[in-house]
Amino acid sequence: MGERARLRETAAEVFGWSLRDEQLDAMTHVMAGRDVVVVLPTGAGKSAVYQVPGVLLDGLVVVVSPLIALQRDQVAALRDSGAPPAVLVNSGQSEVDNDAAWDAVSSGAARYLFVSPEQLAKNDVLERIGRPALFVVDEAHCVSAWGHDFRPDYLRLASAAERLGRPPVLALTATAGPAVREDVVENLGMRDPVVVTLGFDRPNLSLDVRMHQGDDEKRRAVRDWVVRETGPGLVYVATRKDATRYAEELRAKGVGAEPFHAGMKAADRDRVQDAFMNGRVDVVAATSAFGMGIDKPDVRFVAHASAPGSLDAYYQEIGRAGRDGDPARAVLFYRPQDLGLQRFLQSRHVDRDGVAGLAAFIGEHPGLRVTELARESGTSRRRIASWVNLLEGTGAVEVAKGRFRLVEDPARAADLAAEEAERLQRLDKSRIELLRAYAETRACRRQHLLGYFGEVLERACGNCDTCWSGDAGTGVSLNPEYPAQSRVHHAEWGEGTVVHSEADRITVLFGEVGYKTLSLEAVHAADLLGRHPG
DNA sequence: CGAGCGCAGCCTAAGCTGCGCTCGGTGCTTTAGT
Repeated sequence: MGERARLRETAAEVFGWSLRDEQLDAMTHVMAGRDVVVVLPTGAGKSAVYQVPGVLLDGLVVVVSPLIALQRDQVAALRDSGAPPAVLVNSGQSEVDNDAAWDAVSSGAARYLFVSPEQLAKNDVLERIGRPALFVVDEAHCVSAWGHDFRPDYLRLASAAERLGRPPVLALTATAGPAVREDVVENLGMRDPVVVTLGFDRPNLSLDVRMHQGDDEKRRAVRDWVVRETGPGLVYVATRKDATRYAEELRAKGVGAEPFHAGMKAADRDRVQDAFMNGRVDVVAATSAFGMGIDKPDVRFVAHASAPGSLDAYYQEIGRAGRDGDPARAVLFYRPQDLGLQRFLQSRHVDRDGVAGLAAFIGEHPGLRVTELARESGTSRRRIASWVNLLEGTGAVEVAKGRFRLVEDPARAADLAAEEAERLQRLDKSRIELLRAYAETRACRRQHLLGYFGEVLERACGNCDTCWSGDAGTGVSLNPEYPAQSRVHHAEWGEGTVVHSEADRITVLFGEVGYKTLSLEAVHAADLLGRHPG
């Protein structure tokens, strides 16, 4: 029996599924031992890509997942199917349960193990896992979104996979434009990965941006709009305080609204989420804490009362509307001043002395691991992990089997790390500018958004505000001279990839300086850009 | 970076303006103290 037929039969017999071509393609590559990146929308069956091979592979499937709640959902789903046993190990579980899970792993009874990236930072965890058959990173955009600061252990996963005998790596996500995808591939140390993806376009989702000047005026507009809209819907806000405030104000106007943010008690969060899922709450006013793992088909609108920090985040959040394919609305209530908060939230405060001290310490004590470095230097593990990530990213520090070695002069290493931090900061800033470009463009919003994700929409979409108003015209965002995804060279900024092109301007992602928008007039006048073949 | 708050200053009294200060998002893990 061929591999495809075997996978198809297993999917049908064990899970009762009939697979779509993309799933089958990805699984075939997984079975052949290739590294694979899968970008499929929520609900398209991403999890199947490891679940089905897990039945057939000879060995454990390790699944790295960012939230314990998601891990529990996955384990429950596997237990409900005819799949072999799945277990999870984490700090929220009793010692007895963790021990039982490890017993199941070592006896070979468990075939799927779910863990957070933080678990894989621990020596004994890696030793107990041994030599798995497959290493899966679910919600892999977290590597790029969180690894650089918030959860530095995401950037240590490549090292963890090495220590597990470097099994094939499978990265799964719903949203990843070319830039995020490259970041994920590089930081997971993926080797010549196969990329399996479906188109990003969601034609049933209308796109709309409302420009506002004053804060009060914008708040009023958001409230009035939500009150008239039919739910279920989400209102994304930038602060916890606003989540509470909007929920209260909407309730005062008769909308069944509840807040959701990470500062709430776990029980309250669960209650709000369940109520929204079951239709007892119509609108949730939430920070970015709400959404991962939410798969509610009939969400009719996603309103942004404040701008998010990137187009990736924006697309992820509006992608929670209209999954049933019926018309749904995404509206961004935009004030340029709101970007200030995002600028603050994304600012990287690198402790230069701290990094220099760590570099010197690694120089004097080669061969230590992250946990040991943290203990010996008396600095928090998270800090050490993020500093080590910076140093490793510059090549000033090398890692083998989780042990670090300095290959530069300590002072030079600190300089390199500071430069790297500045480079990352420029990238963050430019991401915010790209969100501004989306909000302020007069061209078709969908062409703009899809262009950012590396897709070319031939004609203006007809389902966004610029199309409705007639500003978009037709075909304005196609520029034959510099099509999206073409490689260019700039004398000052180096190599770049065109992410978006309009009639009179193009936006380019440069590795060193981030996103830049250039007017074609200036490009031509000063002969700024050289094009690259291929 | 910008919003919101408290407070001083105004200059003849009740409320406005301007200054300086603080705060702002995502989760896992582990540990000290009930």
